[in-house]
Amino acid sequence: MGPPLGHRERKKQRTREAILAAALARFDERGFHATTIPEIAEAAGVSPRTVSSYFPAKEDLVFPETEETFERLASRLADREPGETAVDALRAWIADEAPRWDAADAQARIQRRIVASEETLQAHEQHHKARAQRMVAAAIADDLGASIDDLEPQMAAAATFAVLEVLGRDVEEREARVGDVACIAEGTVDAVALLDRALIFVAAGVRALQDDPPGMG
Amino acid sequence: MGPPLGHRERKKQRTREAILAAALARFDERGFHATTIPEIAEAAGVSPRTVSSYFPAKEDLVFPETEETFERLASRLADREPGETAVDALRAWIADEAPRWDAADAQARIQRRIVASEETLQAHEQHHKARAQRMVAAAIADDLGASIDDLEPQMAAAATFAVLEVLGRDVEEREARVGDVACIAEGTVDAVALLDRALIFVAAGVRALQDDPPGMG
DNA sequence: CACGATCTCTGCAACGACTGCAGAAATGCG
DNA sequence: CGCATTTCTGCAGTCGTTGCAGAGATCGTG
Repeated sequence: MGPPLGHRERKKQRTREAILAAALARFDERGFHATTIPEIAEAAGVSPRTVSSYFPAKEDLVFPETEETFERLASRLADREPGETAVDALRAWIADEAPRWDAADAQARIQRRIVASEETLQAHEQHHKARAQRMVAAAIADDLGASIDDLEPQMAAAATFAVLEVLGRDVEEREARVGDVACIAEGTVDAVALLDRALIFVAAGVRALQDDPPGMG
Repeated sequence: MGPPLGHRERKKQRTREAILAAALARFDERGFHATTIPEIAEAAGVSPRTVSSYFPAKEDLVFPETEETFERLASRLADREPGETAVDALRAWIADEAPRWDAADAQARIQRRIVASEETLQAHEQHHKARAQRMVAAAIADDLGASIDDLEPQMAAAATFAVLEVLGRDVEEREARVGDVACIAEGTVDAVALLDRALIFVAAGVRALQDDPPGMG
């Protein structure tokens, strides 16, 4: 399936992960801002220039696979069959991605902690979320036969993403509260169930708006 | 009402506005990233060090009164009387702020154009919006007697803010489409009316969620 | 294995944003 | 006018980021 992994590709992957591991460790220990690129480079055994080459921006070290994640969402939305709604695609995507957000994943836990500690990173994350939200809004607009600029798809997408916000915070809190990994895994919320609950909200809202068209004046 | 404006304060205000005007002009002409602090300083007739002193971060030149705007929202939410809901306070705030967002304001138009042209600035704006949204969610949670971590206030706030998104885009589009200021002013959407429409969505959604409590398992 | 072709890593130099500091300049007050 | 306070400025330094060119590693091939 995958491309033939030569010695070269393998080494690149190892280097990338070494840089990432070194960066996350320092970020978690000393903070994002207080950690310098040369520090990370030394810890990873490469030159500073190489770090900047692998990760064009320092923030990319905190969101290493955001791009791929959103590309998966875009694919799901684009490749859905005629009968499949945008929400179906979103549900499938969430079901696929949920394991990655699991609090039991140490990497993910550290990342959430780092993001929570720096305004810059929160801004970055908000931007990523907004991008995904726009994609979903466009797909919902398509389902509804509406324009992307209409109120319904915008609010539906916004409300839907609010649930992901809650989901993320939930994971964070549970992580902060307990240290026992087993306990964490046991209490993990069902992301899809939460999404379905969000959709009750969205469906009712959209229906109400459609039953009560805007007054003319 | 205000503090006694001496010669000193007055001059500071003038300097601040000179820097801001110079910055906005260059940003609009050459782009945010391509414009350097020294350029702005020279155009404003001050030293680069002074620019950094007035505006600690370059982005602050694009969002000069965001802080005050959100403080006004926070005040409205905090100071509401027992009978006044969070939504009432939000409506009052929007009614107050709407003139500032009017497309007829050249300053606001330029700002929106600049923000639209740079990812960094969009990220910043998203972060600001997210902060405001959290404030509103907390106030709505208070109204509902719910926790800030519950689903309902989160989604209500998210859906409510989606309408502001639409509002902003609407202003942007109208600005792009026509150049005639009179035409713009005439077509300005009624922000409060749009908010009330959003609240139809939110109210129906919240009601649906309350009528259909989460299943236990 | 050897060898050229290709790709990667590295050091260098430069630019721009940002900051702390100390002296110069301006302002307010008696 | 003379003094205290505030503001502005230039300087030096750190850090992130980028372009470039040469050193080094890897690859495919003979």
